[in-house]
Amino acid sequence: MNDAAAPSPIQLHDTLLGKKCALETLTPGRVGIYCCGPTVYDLTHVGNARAALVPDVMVRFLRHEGYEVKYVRNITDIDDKIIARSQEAGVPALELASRFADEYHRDMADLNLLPPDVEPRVQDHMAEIIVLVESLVAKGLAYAVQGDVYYRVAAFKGYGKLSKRHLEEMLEGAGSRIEVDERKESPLDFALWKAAKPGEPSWESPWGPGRPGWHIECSSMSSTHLGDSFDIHCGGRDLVFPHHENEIAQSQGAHGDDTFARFWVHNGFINFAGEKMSKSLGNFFTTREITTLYPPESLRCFLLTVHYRSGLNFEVEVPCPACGALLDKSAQESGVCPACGHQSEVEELRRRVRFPGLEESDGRLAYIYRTLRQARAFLGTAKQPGSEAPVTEAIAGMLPAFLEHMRNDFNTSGALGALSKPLAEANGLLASGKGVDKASRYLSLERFAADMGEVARVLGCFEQDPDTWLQQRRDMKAARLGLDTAHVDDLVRQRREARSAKDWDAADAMRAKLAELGVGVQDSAEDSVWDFL
RNA sequence: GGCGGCAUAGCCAAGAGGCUAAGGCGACGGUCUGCAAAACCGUUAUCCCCGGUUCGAGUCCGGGUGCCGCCUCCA
Repeated sequence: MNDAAAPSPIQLHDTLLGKKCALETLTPGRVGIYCCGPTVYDLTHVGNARAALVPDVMVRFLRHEGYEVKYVRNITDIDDKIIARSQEAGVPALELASRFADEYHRDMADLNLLPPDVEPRVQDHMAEIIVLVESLVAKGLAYAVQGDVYYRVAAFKGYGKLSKRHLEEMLEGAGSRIEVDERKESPLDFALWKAAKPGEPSWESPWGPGRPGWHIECSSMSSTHLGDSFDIHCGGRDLVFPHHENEIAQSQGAHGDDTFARFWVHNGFINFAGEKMSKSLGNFFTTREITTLYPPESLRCFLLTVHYRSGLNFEVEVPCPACGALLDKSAQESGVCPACGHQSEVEELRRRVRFPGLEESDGRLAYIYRTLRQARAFLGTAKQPGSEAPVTEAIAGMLPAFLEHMRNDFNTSGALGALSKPLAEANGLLASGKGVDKASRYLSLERFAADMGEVARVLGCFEQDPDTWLQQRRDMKAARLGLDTAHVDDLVRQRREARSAKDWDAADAMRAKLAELGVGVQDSAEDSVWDFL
């Protein structure tokens, strides 16, 4: 027994209680997680990616800790926006939804997200949804009006407990911003079932042809796949009200006050240039746009540099394609560079956007992959020691510190920070064996590589082959900057020759020339390799 | 107007009362190098303001100030 080393329990912040609590699951050793997935009417934006990444890391970590996890993430394939978009495009709604669900899967796979264990779609749960609505009607919690069914908010006493709102106050504000439907008993009542309008997809129901309201699907699908009660419910902060509040009203209304999600987990927003992401403001980026410019894993890492409950700001720099001057907001909109007068197309500007914060993560990731590559190369060639020897301090402490941060409400920011010292120590050991016992050096690097593997599985980062990833990174950057890599290779070769002839002046001139292209050369005894400065 | 959140170094960001306030980026100094780069080492903060609780507060309470989010589809 070693009490001092006993790990802390996993702490998880619950929105309902507004504080961190020890995670106690319904069934010991098992966890059921439901995540509100995307409404598939277009390519997903980075906010969607973050909302899916948060439970992904949770699932990975809980599995690492020995839990048997059942992870359910739905796809909303029936919705007003999908219908509107399908009518614009002249494509059947479900077909459009199916197409963007495929695109979503591609984005999530690019970001190394594990597929959920179950990915229910609304269209496959009509029977369950109708049964749920019927039971709410039977309990007096819902009423039908002309083919619609509404939830009777006033009849559910706990309404507002998740979002900390009071019925009276909400009633005062109601109607000022939303048009009130006169058929509803109260402006706060929300639709469980909507009667079909002409041209809309619809399903038969006891109230006539129609389709489910937005909130009922999650109540229905979560209980179908996880039971009336389950452990963790995730989603973006903005879903707290009304979506999750309504889910509680529906699920607890139907199944009892002591049912439904035991923990509510909500992730913070992503901002671009300090403003909430919004299409109308033009500071909106899809996941695809970013993963076309940068390695997807760099985006994944960047999203993990901040605690999931905090907001995350993407700094955005838009350089003028002609002179490189940074364009301010008005210049971005007009496309006219104030410095050189160059006129740019919006699309051209978007292809050249830079995200300094993301680039920092990208560079950090490159450092980690380089370290891993060297460590593996060393372990592949060095002789395995025959004797035991102590592992150096920082490396020995890495994994416990990492896991401790993860236990503390999935603090990926702190967890990432715990890797810094060990990384530096590993690089030190790789650079020189000076002052370190040979066996210690080998065993420390061996431990480092093994523990980084474990860290990688939990974070879903650093899992790729270092050479492949570094090559991909360099290629993407070259493409982004419009750099001719063949030309660079050529210059490097010429410089190599000058060096062999000890023509230092020529070599230095080459270095300067490469630097102008943004490229740096690294010389070693055997070779000269280049990378971006 | 109601509710909620946040305010830590030039920038980003951990830190749920108690050793010298993690870490990253940047900057500066150093080791290494033909010169560099990479890598490593070192330097770079008393935590928005005021008051309170406490032996002790960045961490708790009250009051200010400033940002932000939700209250309408939204991750």
